[in-house]
Amino acid sequence: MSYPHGTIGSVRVAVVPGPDGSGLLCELDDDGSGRGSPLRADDLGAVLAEREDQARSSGAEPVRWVWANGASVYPPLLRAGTRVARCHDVALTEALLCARDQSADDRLGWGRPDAGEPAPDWPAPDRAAPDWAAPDWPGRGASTSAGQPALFEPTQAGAPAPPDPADALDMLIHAHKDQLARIAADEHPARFGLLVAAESAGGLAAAEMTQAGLPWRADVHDALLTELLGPHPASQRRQGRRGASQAPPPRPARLAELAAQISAAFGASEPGSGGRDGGGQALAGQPLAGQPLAGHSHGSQALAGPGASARRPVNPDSPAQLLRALAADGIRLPSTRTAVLAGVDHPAIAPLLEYKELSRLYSAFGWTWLETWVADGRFRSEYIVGGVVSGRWASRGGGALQIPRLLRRAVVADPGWVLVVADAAQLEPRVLAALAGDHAFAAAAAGGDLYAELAGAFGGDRAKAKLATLSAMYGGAGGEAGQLLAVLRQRFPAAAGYVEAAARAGEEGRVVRSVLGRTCPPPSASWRALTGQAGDPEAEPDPQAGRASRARGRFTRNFVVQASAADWALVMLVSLRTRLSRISMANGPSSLDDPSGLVPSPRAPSEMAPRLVFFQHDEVIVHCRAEQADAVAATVSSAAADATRLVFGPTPVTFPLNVAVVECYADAK
DNA sequence: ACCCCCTGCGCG
DNA sequence: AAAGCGCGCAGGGGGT
Repeated sequence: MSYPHGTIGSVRVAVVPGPDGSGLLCELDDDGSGRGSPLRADDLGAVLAEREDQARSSGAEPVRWVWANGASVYPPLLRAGTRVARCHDVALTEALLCARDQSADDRLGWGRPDAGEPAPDWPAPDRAAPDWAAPDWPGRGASTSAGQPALFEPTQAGAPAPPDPADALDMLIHAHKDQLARIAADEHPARFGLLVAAESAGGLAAAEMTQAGLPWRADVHDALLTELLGPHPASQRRQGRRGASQAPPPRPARLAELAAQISAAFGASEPGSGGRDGGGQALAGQPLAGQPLAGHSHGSQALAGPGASARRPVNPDSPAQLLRALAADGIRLPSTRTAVLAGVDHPAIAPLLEYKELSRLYSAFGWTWLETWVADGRFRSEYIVGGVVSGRWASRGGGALQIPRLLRRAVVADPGWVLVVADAAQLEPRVLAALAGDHAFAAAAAGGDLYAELAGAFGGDRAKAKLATLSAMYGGAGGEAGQLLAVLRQRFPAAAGYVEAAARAGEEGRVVRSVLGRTCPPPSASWRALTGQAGDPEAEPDPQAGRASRARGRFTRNFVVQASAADWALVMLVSLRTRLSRISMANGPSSLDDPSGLVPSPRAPSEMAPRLVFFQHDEVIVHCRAEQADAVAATVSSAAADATRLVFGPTPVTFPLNVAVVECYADAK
């Protein structure tokens, strides 16, 4: 397997997969042009692995593989045992560039120092880049051609490939070359280049995390469900019902019990199968009698026996039915949200609140979820890099980023392994402090508890300091928040000014960018029409317009903070990924992985290496051998320091991590 | 039978 | 004066 060797150092090689594990490769010149003629590889994974291995053993910089869409290219390589250190993901990059370029005319100065943007007055960042982020962009002129082939659209993962891989390679090389120029033409090419590199590396991390899976103990999960809900309904019945798949499975025992109590509290009979009167009455009446009704004085008509005025049973899963039933008892509510129900005095409320909590667990993370998403002791979901406009990741399948805290009990390390759980403490307010260059605010963010440090400005009340800060970042001003916000504005004018400038930009229809240059979406056509920004001068004083305008202001206000926090977290994640791969190489394949003493081929990657297994906005989990826990914990902290330096440069603001080494996720924190 | 929107709630 | 931000997923309910 020979491959033409170019310069040692930062080399870009375009890659297009072909049929049956084959592929086409072409080394690229510094300006992105193809160098020489393409090489066809029968076993693409082997060629990539060989080249990765070469770089590792020689200490040279690894190749940056340029491919159209890592989400489709990389998983097959992973399955074949090939991991790569770095890449340029044309699809992810195109999404970043499109967001920037389609809004270029609307930006109107946000991000330029002369436009009133608060700017940090500490020294300019020193952004010595690590190897995955080497700013090897050519300093070429700008060509801002938009409109790439659909092949590279991030949403087109399954798009039909061009018939000829050679054509695909040409398109790839052209698109990449164009992207290099557009990146170089950014207002802040180094920062934007860092974002591109980090986003691309995030694509690698995402695919690797899907492959690894989150350790998940189905038996622990099942026991928890059984304890709270009763036995698994499907395993109860199962006796001969023809067409058994037709009927929905019966509610678990505890949910059925609560549903009966709720219906009974509304004076309805039980819908149960055993006949409307007999069994239903007994079932409905009995638990209610035993239910402590302390504090409920409303019960007179609600307690009317089921036989008396046989109301229809109320389905607690139906907000509409609940509202009707409550109205029939003289209680009119705007919604059936838990917060609304909590203040209501009615005998159905207590069982209803319990029902809602358990029913959510059952429907979202019950036995069906377990059977669907957990296999071989792993929960595997797909991560969507940049799936949120702010740059946060989204997930597809299993609600991976919404796992109830309760179920963290089921996330347990393998025997001999541990979970290193690390989350960034108070990330968003610290990001605001670093962004805004507010000396007083940044001084507070230099300590371990930002809100406690701010409390002095709020009469020593930490809770008030927290509420004020959150209101500034989210745009809330209800209740007490308005006053607290005024205090914050007075004591920390630059911090408040930063988010308020972002809010103003949004209200006026402009776009804003994160610290690394991720751009928020422009307003929709309907928004512009509504707010009179569409060129219609006689702006009608539509109250809708004001609301829409302020809603967008809250969005952009939050975007600058949330997206910059996502920048930091993403850089932290990919730095951690790189550092972990070094640990696994240093510590030893020979000592840990390979009792035979043979150097393992990159195609048979270490089973013992630390693995990133979870990433949730500001939190990561690494699954590693117990004896590596200390090294991994230190590595996470180093990665956080990398992120702070690369994203914000020198800053007094600290970004502390809570790091826990545990066997069970629930024991972290 | 299928699709779409709404409500509600889990996470950050 | 009033308004907090971003997602994914399940179930209900109406429409086709």
